[in-house]
Amino acid sequence: MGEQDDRGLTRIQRRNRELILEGALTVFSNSGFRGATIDQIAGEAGLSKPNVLYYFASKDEIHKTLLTTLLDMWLAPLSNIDPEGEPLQEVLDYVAAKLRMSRQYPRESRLFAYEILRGAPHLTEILGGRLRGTVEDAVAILQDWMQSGRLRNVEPHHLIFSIWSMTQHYADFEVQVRAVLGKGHDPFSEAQEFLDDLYRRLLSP
Amino acid sequence: MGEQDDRGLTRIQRRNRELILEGALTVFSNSGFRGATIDQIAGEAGLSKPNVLYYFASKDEIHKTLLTTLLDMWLAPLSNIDPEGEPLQEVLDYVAAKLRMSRQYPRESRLFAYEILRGAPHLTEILGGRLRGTVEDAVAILQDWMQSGRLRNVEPHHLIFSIWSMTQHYADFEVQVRAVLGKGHDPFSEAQEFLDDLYRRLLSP
DNA sequence: CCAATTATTGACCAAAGAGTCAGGATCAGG
DNA sequence: CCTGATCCTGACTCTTTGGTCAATAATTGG
Repeated sequence: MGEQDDRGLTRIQRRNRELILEGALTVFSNSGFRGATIDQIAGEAGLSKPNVLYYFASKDEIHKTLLTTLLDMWLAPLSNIDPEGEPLQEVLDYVAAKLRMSRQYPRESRLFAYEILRGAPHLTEILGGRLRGTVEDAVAILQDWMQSGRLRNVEPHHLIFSIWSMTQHYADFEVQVRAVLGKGHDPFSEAQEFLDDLYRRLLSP
Repeated sequence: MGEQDDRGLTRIQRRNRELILEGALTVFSNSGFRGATIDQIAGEAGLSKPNVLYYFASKDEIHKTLLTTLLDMWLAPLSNIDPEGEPLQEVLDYVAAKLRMSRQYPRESRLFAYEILRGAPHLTEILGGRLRGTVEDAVAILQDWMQSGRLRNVEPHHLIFSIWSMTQHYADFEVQVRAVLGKGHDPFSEAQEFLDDLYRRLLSP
């Protein structure tokens, strides 16, 4: 996980804050904010409850720290779309990157899913601010590609929503996906194939 | 909402159970199971907490009743796919129906989203049972259409997942969608257009 | 090796929240 | 208008849980 403002933190502080955030990610992503208890987080981190509260003032602060710390990493792929790249391939790469993240970081996906479901009390400024900005940048690139006829014309915001929803679906609703598919399936690699085909069809000019 | 086993219930019982379930739907869909309190539900229903517990033995029972009561309604559109219909149109109708439900019943959508995120403790049997069965029926129809060349060949399970995820996204993550789009948008009608185009492209033989 | 700082914890506290219950209010049928 | 059944609630209990704190243990730098 990506803490880097180690300014003035002791070795122990760095290690324990990391342990706590790591444990909290597991607990919050399983139970949501209200469902999680500091005791569970402490247990997951291998620390005592008062010790957890020695490093973070409150449950809320742990949660907020997690969200803001992870948001950059979560949004990174969207900023990686290269305006100079081959349009279709850039989009397909983005889709693949998002799907890989759902497979590799399902806890992060669920953490954000819970938060947004709740109405995103800890993210409201960010949603209308940084997130929106990042999306607009990507939208501008997409629009440019579409206007120059190198990508088929579709509404770019909803294109992005579709990518988010379909890729994250495999992390957030994994229980359902697996239950419906039954055994002997690899949801993620099947999804990769499906999505590649889908966006190729949708976006080929 | 759809309670129908009114057998032997007095008028008052019917009315109050309905009030409670209605209030509980609002509260659970906003806060999730753990975040919801019986007091909030009582408040929403205009009843006292003990009175709520006079009609339902526990918070858990309210929740379980809600889920099982609403599941049928939620799944209905999938069973409405007509094997005799025009394949592409049938799928497009299903997509439209699901999107309409997201717009009209966002609370239901979020209720299920929360439950599945949690790992679906109240739905496990159903997921692998009734839901899976319903999906398999639809899959069979789709496969038939695809084999006879009336619909383009894609993996039908993932086709269904894609419909679920994209349509429910607009209900479950509405905060995010609105924040990203900004004012002056009608997410749902834009989505309708986008999805119609998408599935037409994907599935036209 | 010795302070001073940092880290840790057992034992608390207070609030919230699920669920109970005895008794009072209301209502429906006669 | 009476009575038994249904309905409702104030006041309660018990558990969980977020958070505090004083005392103890480790660590670190001089």
